[in-house]
Amino acid sequence: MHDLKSLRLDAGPLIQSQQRRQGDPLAVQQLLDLDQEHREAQARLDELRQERNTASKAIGELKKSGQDAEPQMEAVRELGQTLKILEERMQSCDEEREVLLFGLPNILDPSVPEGKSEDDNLFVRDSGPVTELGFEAKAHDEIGVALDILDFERAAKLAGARFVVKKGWGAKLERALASFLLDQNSQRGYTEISPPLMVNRETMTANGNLPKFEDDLFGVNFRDFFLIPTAEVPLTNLYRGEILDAEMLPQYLTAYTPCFRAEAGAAGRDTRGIIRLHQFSKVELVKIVEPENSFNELEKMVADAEHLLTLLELPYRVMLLSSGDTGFNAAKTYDLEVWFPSQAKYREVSSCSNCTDFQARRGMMRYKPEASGPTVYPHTLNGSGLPIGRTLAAILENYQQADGSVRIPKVLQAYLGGVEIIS
RNA sequence: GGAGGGAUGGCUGAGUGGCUUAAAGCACCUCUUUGCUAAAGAGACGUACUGGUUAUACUGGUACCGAGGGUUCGAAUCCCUCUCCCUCCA
Repeated sequence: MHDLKSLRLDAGPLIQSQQRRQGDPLAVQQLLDLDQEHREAQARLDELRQERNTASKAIGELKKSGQDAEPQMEAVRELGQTLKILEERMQSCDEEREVLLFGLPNILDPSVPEGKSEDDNLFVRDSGPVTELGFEAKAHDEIGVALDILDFERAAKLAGARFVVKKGWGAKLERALASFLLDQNSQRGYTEISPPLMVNRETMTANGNLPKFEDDLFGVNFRDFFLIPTAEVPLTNLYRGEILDAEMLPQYLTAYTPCFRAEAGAAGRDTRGIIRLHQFSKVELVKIVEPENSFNELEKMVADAEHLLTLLELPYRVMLLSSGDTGFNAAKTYDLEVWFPSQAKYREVSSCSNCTDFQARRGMMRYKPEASGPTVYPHTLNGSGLPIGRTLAAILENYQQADGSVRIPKVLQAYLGGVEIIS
């Protein structure tokens, strides 16, 4: 969310950012117009309320001295009617403004490269040469089915398309990966959190998923709950509505959770395998930091995620997302992409984003840099560290052998009772 | 499943229709005084929006006492619905 006060003063940065994102540049002007209207209505409303308050006080005085106040009361009664109408109009104006305001994406950082899509993302660095198998690479789902560790047909029976059953070593690998990733993240200073997997509307709104992206979420009929699409949601909301002491920053948080995504706009994409499912597990990284450190913290978060891929010995590259490909909440995003031999391409495994004060403002999360000073919005960052499903797929593909068996990355062997190969 | 109690500022907690943005205490901040790991005294001290001025300071106004509605000239206070917490019973 944006600060309306500074927007009024200078909407330039947001308008430019909107253009760079290929977004609707008119929305900003619409918002400003509506805000103007809103403020004028608010001023009128405040005036009338003041009138009512003073009149009511006077009535109280009259009554205390035992005088008749009926004429005055009648007048205020009428005022009340006018107020009611005005209040209703205010409310709809308010709602309209909120929808616009909450629907505008974050302002891009100047360092974000110009571009329309992912094709314009900027190469930053890679881990070196990609895997040379020496035989024709099989796709991860083919390997998984052959080893009887992935079962798509029975998953379809249980739930439908875009689900998977993991079995035997497949299930164990998932558990091993989760433990490994959490242990590593803990060592690098992140506090492990096990949050609710369902959250309410306020939480989803503060995070940025609502009101704009409701179609991407799974709702829960029982109440106005939503299944989390990522642990980023509960983690960035942990301190929502609070004013934190400066000593509480920075917060480094990590959580292992299932994630649920409707994938509404992804029809036909990645229909095979476990790259894009309605349900997948992920270990997430979230940071809540002081504003002046946030871009430096982003670089450190990328390094934390890279460290995991390095330990797993998976070839990867780091890309800086272009303006057109940077997500709604983010001011700047790095993608980590892992090599998939069967596709002969790098595929995204981790998006590390600096969301600046965008989410903190939506959730009214603040802190006091100095005990007697003003309150300030901290910056939030998030990144995967790492997604279990895609990492598992990458392991199957990069560690596959000609005979169909799959070697286990060294760092995971201890988590799997010392097993080195599954066949 | 049944019965009851509760939700107030950073924290504890008073407040059943106007004198309440809200007592008191603690914490934090400033100042004063004495000074050995600190004590005493004084003062200031909520958030958001908005006007006086572009910003800070100051100051006017409005809203906010779990959330949303209602009653009333006037609501933290009365009524209704919901959420959450606690106690007891099953």
